[in-house]
Amino acid sequence: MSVEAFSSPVDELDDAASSETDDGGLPISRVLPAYEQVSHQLQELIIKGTLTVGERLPAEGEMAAQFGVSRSTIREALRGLSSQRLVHTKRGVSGGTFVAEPSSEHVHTYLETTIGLLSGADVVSVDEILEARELFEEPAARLAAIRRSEDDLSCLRATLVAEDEIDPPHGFEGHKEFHFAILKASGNQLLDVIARPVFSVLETRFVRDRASSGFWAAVEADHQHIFDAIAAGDSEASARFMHSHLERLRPMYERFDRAAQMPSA
Amino acid sequence: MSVEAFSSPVDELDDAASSETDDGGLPISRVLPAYEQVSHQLQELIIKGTLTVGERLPAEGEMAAQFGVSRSTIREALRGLSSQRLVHTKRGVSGGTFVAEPSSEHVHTYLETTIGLLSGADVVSVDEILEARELFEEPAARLAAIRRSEDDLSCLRATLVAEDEIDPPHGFEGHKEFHFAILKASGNQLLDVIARPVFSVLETRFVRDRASSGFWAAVEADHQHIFDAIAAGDSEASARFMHSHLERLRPMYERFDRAAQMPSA
DNA sequence: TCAGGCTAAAGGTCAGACACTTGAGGGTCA
DNA sequence: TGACCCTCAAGTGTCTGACCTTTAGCCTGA
Repeated sequence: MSVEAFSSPVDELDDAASSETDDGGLPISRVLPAYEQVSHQLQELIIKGTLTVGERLPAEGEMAAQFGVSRSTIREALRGLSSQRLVHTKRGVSGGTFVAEPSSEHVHTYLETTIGLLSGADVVSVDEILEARELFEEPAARLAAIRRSEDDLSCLRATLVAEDEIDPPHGFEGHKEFHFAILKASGNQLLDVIARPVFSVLETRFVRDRASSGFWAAVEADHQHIFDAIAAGDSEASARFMHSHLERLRPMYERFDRAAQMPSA
Repeated sequence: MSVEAFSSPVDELDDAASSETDDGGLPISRVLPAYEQVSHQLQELIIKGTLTVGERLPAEGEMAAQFGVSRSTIREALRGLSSQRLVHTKRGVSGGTFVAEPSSEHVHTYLETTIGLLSGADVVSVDEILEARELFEEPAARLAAIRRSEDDLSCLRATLVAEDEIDPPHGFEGHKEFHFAILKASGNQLLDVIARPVFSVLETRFVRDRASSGFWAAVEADHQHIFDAIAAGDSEASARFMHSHLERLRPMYERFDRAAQMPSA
């Protein structure tokens, strides 16, 4: 990028100044802080592709001069962008701020946090999360049966636990890994990215290692059925077994949810 | 919260100092910048619920004293949190930094941006997005047929366009509103939150208003069928019509995708 | 040849000052 | 008495300028 890409200075006489109306109708101040304006402009450049992945932004001091603000303001803008994983920063002589490579890992982290908060604030209910999970994982199992590679199969097999070594902690980790492996085997990364955090939220918020080992044994048996169907390439059976597996799990989540809601009992 | 909740000062002699190994095996510096440590600590308090929604954090100056860092460092930490919508800030005498209420609107914005970037960087393909969309919207149509309220129905009806007023811009807006209304009528907010950005990305990246008005007329006819099925409470027909609707749209997205990939032609 | 030190560029941190925003309280005037 | 305005104080927003720390590359000397 030529450095001139963002020489637009910050507000000065902000055109759209004060006294607009919010949806509530109340007049609100519309003069955005400088750091937000800078942040928005940079974000725009990144989203539009003017700044390409891996590209280095000018040094903080240079940007400050170009935007006509102080270095602290630039830094505050960059902190916002970097917490959204749009840029990352390196120190040292070869350092600087670079446009980050989008990664599904970050999306997972963000979604897990956010869905956790939404559920904690009762914006979404456990039932909605459970339902969404079924909506995601059943098709995932169906697709996995059709598309799984040999690699996927061995990953899946590795998450199955022999009956004699079932114990709650292993059961829990195995449970998690098994479901993640299916999502991966579905061959749809977007589905994977979206469904994983939904699963994670359920596990970390409602279960952890609170279930009995008899329960985990039943879970393992379910997994084995699903695995067999996927290995056989039987998509309908995979989806069906996944469905009944999730139905078996549902009461547990709901029980822990109720328990969490009335700690008085 | 008592102000003491986060009196843990920042690193000084960071225990886990330098020379750990990344997954690549290269030694990396593990001394996190102070603003990140502060940010992490605050984030932790918010996620764990120690800081409750709407609660006011201490003034920047106070936090600086408590964490043993400067005010600028605190501000950089807060910028990160506020760009994740975990907190928001108000100026003036009654101002301060407040724990934000989680809102599905923000998730939508974030996901749209991120999925857009993932698709722009070819981390996920159009096919994957299209497939995910089918996976989300078919069940949404099915659920909508079962759960739609009278309110949902009138919202849906409002997005349908009479045949004689079809024109591309209206067609496009109507298209969008129709699909959003179905997601809402599905009664599952999590599904809504997740599926909306998937749809938005497809529209903004690949279509906008580039299709013919004859095309939009066909789209409108599809919408009418889906609407009728939902109004009749016929879940299977709803899903089936949604399926064929999406199949009709698919070649268009794929065409625009190819066109975008070889601008030489 | 290689170890070790020097250097410069860039981000990280700090202290302090001042500007701007906003709610509240008090005072003035019709 | 009531409407309006002024001022004040608390907080965030912004700037300046300095110094620290990290890091890669270069240079020097054994």
